[in-house]
Amino acid sequence: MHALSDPVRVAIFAEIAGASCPQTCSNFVNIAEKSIPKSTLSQHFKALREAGLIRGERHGVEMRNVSRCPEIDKRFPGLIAAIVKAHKIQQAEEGRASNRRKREAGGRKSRRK
Amino acid sequence: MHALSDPVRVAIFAEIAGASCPQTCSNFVNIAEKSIPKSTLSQHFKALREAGLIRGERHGVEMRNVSRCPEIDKRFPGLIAAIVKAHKIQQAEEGRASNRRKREAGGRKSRRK
DNA sequence: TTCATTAGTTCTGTTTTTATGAACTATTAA
DNA sequence: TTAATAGTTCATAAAAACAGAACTAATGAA
Repeated sequence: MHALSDPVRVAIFAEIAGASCPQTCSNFVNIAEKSIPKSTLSQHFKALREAGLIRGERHGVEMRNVSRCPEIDKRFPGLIAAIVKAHKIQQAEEGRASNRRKREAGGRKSRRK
Repeated sequence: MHALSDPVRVAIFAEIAGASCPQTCSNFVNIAEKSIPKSTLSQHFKALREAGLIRGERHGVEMRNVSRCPEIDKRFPGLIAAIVKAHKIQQAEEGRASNRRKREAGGRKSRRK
């Protein structure tokens, strides 16, 4: 139903909307903790495109994706900013959580002295 | 994995976080286009509770749910505001879309004169 | 042209998540 | 006790996401 009903797509969209240059599909292979196969990414990009949230332009062998912010912001003023903001904050916390996990995983052996 | 990875839960959480008084499970039966069974809602509330996003307090026969905004905002400053804002904007549009659908559904027979 | 390479797509089966009816628990009130 | 209301748990069905394999598209050699 709606393209932003999946957290991976929200992450992708927030990234594209917040970026200053077009993003390719491959840029997102390592966006999560473990790498996402390109077939999976391609499906997400397709959903975002079909929802009219991003647009893809082929440049040679690669597909550059840009968000359709101007159009979207016209209809839902502030929505993109709100999504990007919420996502950035959550991302920051995920980073901290991830570091914590790494520290604790190490701690099983070395129990910080 | 994370409690806000589902749009229904985001809607519920945004509603609770934005409300000025505790919300019961039953308040959400008609939050979507078609009514959501209470077993489904109960599962979502459980997920939100286990994630520490809301807290339920029993008052007589009903369970009053409040968001844990103060704690959350301390860790993710601005996150709740961002979520609530994004959700409100999307909701407003869904309302417009819904009205449009209703108009057009009527239009199949009566083709506005 | 043909072959190789890179980027992405489509197909298809598997796994994960969500949705939901039915049976159950908890609280209150008659 | 019985009834009524609010919510939970359980089992399973339905829907969505994931991912490997085979495919298409553009480019650049040889």
